[in-house]
Amino acid sequence: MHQKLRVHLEKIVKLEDDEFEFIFSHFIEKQYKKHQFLIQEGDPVKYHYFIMSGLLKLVYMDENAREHIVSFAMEDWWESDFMAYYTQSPSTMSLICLEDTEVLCLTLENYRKLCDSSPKMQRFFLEKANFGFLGAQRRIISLLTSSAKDRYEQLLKLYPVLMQRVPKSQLAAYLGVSRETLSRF
Amino acid sequence: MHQKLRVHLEKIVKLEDDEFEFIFSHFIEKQYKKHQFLIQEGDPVKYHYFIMSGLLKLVYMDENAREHIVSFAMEDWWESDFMAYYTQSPSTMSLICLEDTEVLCLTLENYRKLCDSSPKMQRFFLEKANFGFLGAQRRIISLLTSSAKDRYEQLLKLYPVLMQRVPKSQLAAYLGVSRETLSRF
DNA sequence: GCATATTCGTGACTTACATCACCGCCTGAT
DNA sequence: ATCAGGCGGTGATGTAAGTCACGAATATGC
Repeated sequence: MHQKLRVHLEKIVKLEDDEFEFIFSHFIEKQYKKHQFLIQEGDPVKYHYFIMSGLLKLVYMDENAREHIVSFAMEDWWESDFMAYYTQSPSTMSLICLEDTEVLCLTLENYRKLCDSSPKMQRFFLEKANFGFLGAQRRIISLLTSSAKDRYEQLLKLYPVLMQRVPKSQLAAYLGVSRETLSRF
Repeated sequence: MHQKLRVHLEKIVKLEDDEFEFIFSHFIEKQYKKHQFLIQEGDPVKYHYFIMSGLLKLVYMDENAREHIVSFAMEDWWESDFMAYYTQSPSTMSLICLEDTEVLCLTLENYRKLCDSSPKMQRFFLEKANFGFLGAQRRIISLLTSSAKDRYEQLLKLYPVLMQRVPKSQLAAYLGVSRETLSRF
């Protein structure tokens, strides 16, 4: 079961058995059922999550109680309300299960400990942060340059698997169009 | 002159004189005039830039030759086509002066050297990457939830100074609306 | 196995924004 | 002093997408 995390880390940094055991000891394991909340808007955010199995959505509610999906997260992804986590402020988003999900949880304290005690992990998190930024920038460009229909088609090409696991109403909330418009594409 | 970078770094990590001299030796200094290109779309990207003075725009051109502004960058900011820089692939964006600009340039090789030889710098870059990601995520939420008018008003509140230095046509290209619509707000 | 959500599609109407065309006002180069 | 180019405003019109309303098909809990 540990293997998932190890394989994931080793895509970026090679580890000895004892190094990995040390790293792994900083995480705790949790399970959630579909519809459960890992993060509830307004509450403090205890953990950064590594997802071993399942599927989550990170959701932002606007003043009109309309739900916007900031990102989906599935196996092998990291997810949290990172702003709230990193600055230890109340969350502005919710993290919700779309399927039953197993995660490894990392407190900010342990995140810091890992960075300080393991250059490899700091390196790993730097790499992750950089690619996270690049992904977000790609999405901004997509939102600026493409019509809703084009964005939908880009998404289908980029994550065909995901599209089959997620109801279209949820895709619409991710793309920033209404459910009705999406169903007319 | 070096002081700008030092003050900037010390907001996150404290440095001794000799540490800073070592770090500073990895940069080279350049000056550009208004309208000049620091990065030309399609070319390789040599540097990550720390901006000491002036103002830049990072621009993406779509298939219809319409210009979209991915970000503005002014004093004390870092900017580049980070994707192209980090993966050493041809740039998909251009970086262009809106004002005369002085920068410090960091090659990827020196970026890696700094990360490897100075835990403080790796720490600094991790912090920067995290906050860069958060900023991008905020912008995605803004694009998903707000009308063009609201986004314009958010922008005025968030960067009032910047708004006075940038022509409205450029603001429109940043917000993702037409120049005409913006002028009707 | 039935009742109740959830999901998806579609028609009719409204609205925000794009587009095109044209205007006057600066500013800076010659 | 003049003239070109950048900048910003505005009217008329087109269009993509939102909104509201309804119905059918599928999934889910008791």
